Parts: sequence; C-alpha cells; structure tokens
Amino acid sequence: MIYINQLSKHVDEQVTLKGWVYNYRSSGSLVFVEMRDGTGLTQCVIAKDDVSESTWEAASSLKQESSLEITGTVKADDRSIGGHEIHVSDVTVIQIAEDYPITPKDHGVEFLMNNRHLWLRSQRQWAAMRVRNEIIFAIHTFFQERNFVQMDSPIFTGNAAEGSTTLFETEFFEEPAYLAQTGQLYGEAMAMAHGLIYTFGPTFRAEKSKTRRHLSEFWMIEPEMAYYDLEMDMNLAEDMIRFIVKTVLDKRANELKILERDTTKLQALVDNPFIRMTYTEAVDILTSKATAQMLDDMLASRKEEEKALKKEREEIKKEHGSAKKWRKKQIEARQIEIGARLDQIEEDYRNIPKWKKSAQEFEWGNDFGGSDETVLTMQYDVPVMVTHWPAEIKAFYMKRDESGKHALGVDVLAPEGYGEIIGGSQREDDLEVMRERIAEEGLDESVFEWYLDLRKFGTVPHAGFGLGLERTVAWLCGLSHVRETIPFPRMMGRLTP
RNA sequence: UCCUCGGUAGCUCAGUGGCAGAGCAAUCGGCUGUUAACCGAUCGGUCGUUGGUUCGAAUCCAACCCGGGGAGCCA
Repeated sequence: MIYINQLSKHVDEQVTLKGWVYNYRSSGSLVFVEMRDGTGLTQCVIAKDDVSESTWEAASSLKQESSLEITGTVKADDRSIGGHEIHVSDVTVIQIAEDYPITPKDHGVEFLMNNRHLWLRSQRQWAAMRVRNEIIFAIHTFFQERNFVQMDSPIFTGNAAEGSTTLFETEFFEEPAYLAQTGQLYGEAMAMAHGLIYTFGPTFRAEKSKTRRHLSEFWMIEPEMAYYDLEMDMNLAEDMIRFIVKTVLDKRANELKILERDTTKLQALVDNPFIRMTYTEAVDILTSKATAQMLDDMLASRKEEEKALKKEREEIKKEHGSAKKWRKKQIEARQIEIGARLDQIEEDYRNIPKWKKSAQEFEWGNDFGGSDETVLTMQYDVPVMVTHWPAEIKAFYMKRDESGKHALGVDVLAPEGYGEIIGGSQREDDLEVMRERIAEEGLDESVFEWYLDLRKFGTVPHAGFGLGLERTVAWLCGLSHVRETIPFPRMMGRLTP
C-alpha cells in the first residue's frame, strides 16, 4: 500500500491510494478530489475523457469525507497541495458519506468541540496531534537515553497529595478515593529504588477553571532523581525542553508550517541558554521602571496599530463599492480580520493598565498571577526559570534554603505568554523537618507514613519536576488553547465526545 | 464562586420597536485546471427558555439555561 507522504518516491508510477475525500471541486468534465489518507493531503484529478463511464459516475457522486480507493499516475505539480497530484484512471467508492457537518468554512468553538471526533480529521488538528506525538516520543527518547526508568504512579489515591487543590472524588470498593493530581510522592519512592525514574501519565484536577490553560484531565511527565539538587534539576529540565524543541523543529517542520507557527521563536531557545532568576529578582523586574515603560510602549504601539487598521478599513470600504467580485470577497475577508484584531486591541486597552498595576504594585510574598507571568516572560525570547520562592506559597515537601525563607523550587515559564510549563523542586530529605512541615500544613501525618519512611531508610538529596504535556504542545504548535492539544479534552462542561 | 461577552437557518453571522435576511452547506443545472473554485436556481426558521412591557418584541425589562474569555487555582 502506498501512502501520500511517500508520493515523492513514486513520481510517474501508477499507485493506489486508500483514504477519504478532504475537499471536492468539479468543473464540467473535470473533478478535483483533495484526498487525505492519514499521512497527508494530495490532489487527485479525474478527467471525464480518461476514465470509464462508471468511474466517472462514481467520481461525480463523491462528497466530503466519502471513503474511496483511487488508482492513478503520480505527477509532480507545483500547483497542487504537497507538490504532487494523481492523474486518476480508476476510482472505487467504499462509501458516499452523509452530509459532513464540518465544511471548509468557519465554525465556532462549541460546534467544533461537539464534533471533536470529526474535527480531528481537519488539517490543523491533524498537524497538532502529530506534533504531540513527536513531543511524547522525544520525551521518552530523552529520558531513556539517560538511563531513566519509566514507572507508573497510581491513579486512585486515598488522599490529596498537596492538600491545596480540589480533587475528583470517586469510590474504591466502598471507600472514598481520589483521582491523582500528581504522581510525585510515588515518584520519590520509585527514585529511591531505581535512582532515575520518570512517570508519564494522566492527572486530574477538579478546579472549576475555565481558561485557555486548563484541563480537568491532562498528561504530566514527572522525572524524579536521587542525588540531584535544585541546580541539577534545572539543568535537566532545560536540556529536556531544548531536546524536545529541537526534535520537533527537525522532524515536524511540515506540521508546524500547517499550523503557521513562527519557528524563529522556537529556534531562539535551541541556540540560547534559558534565563534564570530568583523570585526576588523577578519581583524587582516586575516593579521596575523599565517594565512600566515597556507596558506604556506597548500601549502606544497598539494605539498606532489601531490608527493604521482603521485607516485601512476606511480605504478598502471605499474601494468595495466599485470592486470586482473576487476583490470584494478579499476586502470582506480582510475587514473581518481587521475587526478581530481591533477587538483584541480593545481588550489590550483594558488589560495592559491592569497588568501594569499588578506588576508595579506586586508585593514580595505573593504568587505570580497570569498577567505577571506574561509581563515577565514577554521580555525574553527563551523560557524563564524562577527559583527560591517564598516558602509559604509552595508545597510542604519542598526543601528550603539556609535562610528558611525560600523554597528550593523552580517554575519554568514558557515564552510568548504560554505560562508555566514546569514546576519542580529539590525535596525535603530530613525526617524531622518533613514532620514539622506536615504538621504546619495541618496535614494528617498518618497518611504520609510511607512517604516519611523514605526519609528514614537511607534518605538522600533528591529533586524532580512535572512537565505539563498539553501546555507544551500548545506552546510549540502556537495554539491559543490547550483543548486543541489533546484528542478528547476533558474540561468543565465537556464530557463528550 | 465572581467579572465580562455572547445565544437568529445544518454552519458563520447581519438585523436594536413595524413583512425573518446574507454567505456557505444541501438539492438541481452550467462550466476541461480548480485551490475555502466559480455562475444560475431551489430548499431551509420554536430568533436559547419562561414570564413581563407594548397596538406590535429577534429587538425593551426580569429570571433562568447554555457557551466563550478572564479572576482565583494550577501543568
């Protein structure tokens, strides 16, 4: 069987392709079928004079997403999508599809999400899933090449690990149980057995969050390393991200092109070290005059853009009346684009002053809000790693520095406003300190007995982090919402399909 | 939970107190190089729901339902 992504090896040969009609156009005695087979798209040309009457009838009856087998000669052709086209000699229809709901025109989010099972067939979604696959494979490759052992943490747990987040409650043989929000504590136990481990699995958060960065069910990668301190942890995280990005740029250039991803932004972090700063330094940056100035400049540039767009809109509006039909369509499309951008600018007008206020009035000891992360990361082309957080706002298991004020934790913030993709830390390895921390948090020590055992029987310095897969996919694909980074997202109000 | 925007044909939207509209999809016809093809015709409506104001409501008011974006929280 020949697949579309191998066509370049079969130019001027006769091939048979099996797939689906992605789009269909006809012109009298010519039919153009944009065919997809899961590996890519190619255009098939069926000329009435070149085929039998029954084949012509079959070809004329095709509709979007009909399944079919096509036999024909592969021709190199720059006019055609993918650079090849098939001059068809025979068509076998498997099924003429019913009216396909997702047309090649615009659709709203709700409609597309209700048809997620079909939406996955669309180009952009297809490309995103290919990138997701490449990222998953790169992560396994990265760790396996470094002798990490992949191990699995349980999904049913008897208690909340960090105490803070809301968990999904379920029932485990008449006992209350929760769906795991992290495998980290188990990861620590496994690292004490194997030295270097990582988990790769689903995690669940029941927070009623409705934002572009949240899912109720998402996939997390959590390496845990014995005899690692915070700096080694950070080096590993940086190496891993760089490896993932490099791999995707190398192997999924075509998909990134379909997604219209600006890859210069990704290339920047392959070539340059990540920014590292302490929380205190980050706060200084947020409250600095330079940051205020940057936001003022941003506002000013939005105003100029708005002026230019409004001017353009006036000009093409005048042109519209006397324009030819195709130009009219072009103008109308551009007007929609301008309208959308103006709406965005309008929103920026409301947001930027808030961001500025939040950044300028930031007080040491608070956690960063979404806008603070954005303001911080927009100043760099590479991820920003923030360390030494106020101990009070971080989890009980994080080790503290000598002062006792700072947690040896690290958040890795992705560029371009994609937010936190990694949270990690060096873990507290002292039994007594850990007991104190559990008590301070008001947690029930008895449920942590096994966890405390790790500090009784050959405790060692160790560290780890958690990488959010979907946020990473969104960032590398340049997608604005994590719901497009997983085949069937689970989020507030979305349990089907 | 709170803030904010929205719900009109299968889809995307216009219509802001006076006859329910357009483009796409679908159906029929035309076209031998289309690229979200194009051209002509046909078909297509519980204007989210309930109640209210009005001679008259998609339009104004109230409550509720559903969805988008955001806050909190986080990967």
